[in-house]
This record gives sequence, structure tokens and C-alpha cells, in this order.
Amino acid sequence: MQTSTRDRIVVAAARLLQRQGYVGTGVKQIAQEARATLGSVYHFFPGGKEAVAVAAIEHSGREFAALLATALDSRPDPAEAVDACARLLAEELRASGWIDGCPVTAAALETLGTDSEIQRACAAALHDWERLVADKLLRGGFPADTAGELATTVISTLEGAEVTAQVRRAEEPLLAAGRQLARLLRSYEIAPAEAR
Amino acid sequence: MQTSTRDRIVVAAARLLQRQGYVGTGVKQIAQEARATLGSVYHFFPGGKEAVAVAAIEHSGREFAALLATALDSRPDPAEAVDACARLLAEELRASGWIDGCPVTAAALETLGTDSEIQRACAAALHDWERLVADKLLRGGFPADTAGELATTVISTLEGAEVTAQVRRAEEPLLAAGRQLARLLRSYEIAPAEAR
DNA sequence: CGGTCTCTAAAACGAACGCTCTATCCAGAG
DNA sequence: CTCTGGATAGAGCGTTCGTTTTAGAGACCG
Repeated sequence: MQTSTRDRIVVAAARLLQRQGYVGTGVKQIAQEARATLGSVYHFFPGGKEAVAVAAIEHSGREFAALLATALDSRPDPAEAVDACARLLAEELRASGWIDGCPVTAAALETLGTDSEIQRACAAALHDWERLVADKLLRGGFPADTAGELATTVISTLEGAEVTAQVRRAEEPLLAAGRQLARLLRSYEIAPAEAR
Repeated sequence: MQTSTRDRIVVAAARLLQRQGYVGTGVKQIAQEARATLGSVYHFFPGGKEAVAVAAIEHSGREFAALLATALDSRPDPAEAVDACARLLAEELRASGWIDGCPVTAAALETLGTDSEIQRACAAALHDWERLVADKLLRGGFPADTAGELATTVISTLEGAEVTAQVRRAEEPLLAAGRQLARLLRSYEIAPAEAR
């Protein structure tokens, strides 16, 4: 077999969670989409649905982090790099028919009241992404304190713009967010040669 | 009876939708929370669960619009006004124990694949909020085209920052977003006296 | 070959889901 | 008073949920 059953379950769960959220996704549906059986799911994930979701979110988190890192490294200037991220997100979102948004937002919002492991996984993914942006800003010469606050805002804005773009079924919100974020970063007027 | 049964159903549904999303909220739970019975719910909303959700989202949309308008009008300067919005959201979010976030995001994300009336209601609410911000910017002297793009970005950023704040259980993301949005608006250096 | 272990397969459980249905209540019109 | 129609009440429909359970398939070691 090409890919292991366990991996197929994680990948299928990740996509379904991204599209329908945690409550909206059934275990049987995950098994079917992964071309596995219910028994296999509970064999690999004795923790049940929640354990599958945690693994799926961690998978999505790593996947998105890799995409983010690629986009950020595509331009040396942080402002241009952030704008490139927004444009890449817009492109992928439209290609998916506006349904493949942020892989953790939907699951995170649904499980806020219930102190589950899912929240912890979502928070970890978010923190990971912010760290990638903060590193880019630091390498671009931003001071440490403003880099942290800016990274938080960049991720928040991209997150919100993605949701807005999905609801509106248009790329505009993401493109606008990219342009405005780039303008915001440039307003700090960091000397580009200051990179360590 | 003080408040009508119908109103109690809408209000209860709005709060439950905000906290648990559409799929996570049951019709029986709505009835119980509203101190109504299942029969009453289906009497006032023959369209079933979806009809209740649409009414609840429209209610939440109007409620949030009023809150937004108040915060925006509290300061004459658009930059300060947007920052005030972020601080108000942070305060309310913390007061609710980080569970009462944006009233439409959760429901919107869950129903993206299904072309239901719920999406339309969410999109209408978002558009309404953006219009409020855009009006404020226009009154502050911003040119029409940049006011529109900025309003979209402001709402997106607040939306994303609210989600981040909920997941992190901290006000920081919202406060940072407010500060950075204010800085972004000030970067346009609009003459404050230009307001008509 | 027998024995063992991982993995797959599917039936079945109680609980909860959205919704329909009938019965009852009760204010106001005649 | 009776009659009527909006509002309330809740039992029960079929379905799906997450999970458990039992049985079998296939590979590996002695």
C-alpha cells in the first residue's frame, strides 16, 4: 500500500475538519473518505474522535507552516513577503472554490467552551505561524518587541481576511489585507541593510 | 409575559450559535434555553433550524452593528475610534470568559459548503459592519476608494484578532490589532479638518 | 505447522439529532 | 355560553451520532 492507513485517516480528517468543522464531521465520514473502516480508526486512535482531530490539526498546522515559510522566503523584504503570503492564500482559496480556508479556525471556534486538547493544538499551530512571521521580521531588522506584536497582527489579519474572503467568495479581502499589511510594515521604515 | 416567546427564541439561539456554532447547537437546546417548547419553536419558525439560525444571525448582526457604531462615534479621529473598537471588543471578550466571540464567524465557517440562507445572512452582517467603518473613514476625510479597502481590512483584522484572542485566552491580540490598525490609518496622513 | 500479533471488517449499542404529530390551553368574537 | 384560531406542550418518528464489540485476515517467528 502506498500510504499507510493511519496517514490516510489523518489527511482525510484534516480536510474534512477544515471544511466542515469538528462537530460537523463524523467519524464514519472520516473513515469513508480515508478508504478505511471504523475499526481501523479506533485501532489507530483509541482516544476516539478527539484524538483523530488533534492529529489532523497538528498535521494541518505543519502543512500550513511549510506553505507560510515558503511564501515568506520568496521575498527578502518582509513587507513584500507578507503581501506574497496574502496573494498565495487568495489564489489557493479561489482554486478550492472558497471552501478550503484556515485549517484550524473552524475547529478552534467550535471547541472554545470545552477545554479539550483540540484547543491546545490550535493554539500551538497559531503560535507556530506567528513565530515564523516574527523571525522574518527580525531578520528584516525589526526590533524584537515590535516584531512580536506585528507578527500577531499579521497572522490575525490574514486569518480574518481569509474568513471574509470565504464568506464573500472573493479574493479582494485577502488582497486588500496583503496590501495594507505591507504598508503597515513599511511605515516602520527599517533600514533594509540592518539584517543581522 | 415580559418578552415575547419568539424574541426569547431568537436571543437564545443567537447566543448559542455564537458559542457553539450551527451544527453544535440543537433545536431542543434552543427551546430549553429560551424557556420555550419545541412546539413553539416550530410554530414561529416553520422553516426549522435554519430559519431560526437566520433570524438569530440577523439579530446578532444588528446588535453588533449598534455596538460598533457606538464605539466608532466615541472618538472623532478614525484611528482612535478603531483602536477604541478593539479595546471594547477585548474587554467584552474577557468579561465573557473568552467564549462570546464574533456572533457570525462560527456559523459562517460551518455552512460554507452548503449554500444555505445562513451564509447570505452572515455576508450581509459583515457588509453592514464594513459600511459603518467606511462611513467613519469618509467622514474623517479619507478618499472613497481607500476608505473601502481600509474598512474591509479593519473588519477582517478585528475578526481575526478576536479569534486569536479567544484561542489564546488573552486580550493582547485584540489590543495589538487596535494599535496597529490605528498606525495604519494614521499613515495616510489625512488632514483632520477635511471632514465635511 | 501452530501460535501470536497487528490490522481490518462490520454488526450493534444507547444517546441525541431534526422534525412531525396530536392534544391542550386560552383570550376574544359572536 | 359556544366557537375559533393562535400559542403551547410533549410524545414519538426515523435517522445519525460516537463508540464498543466480536470476528476474521494476513504477516511473522519459533
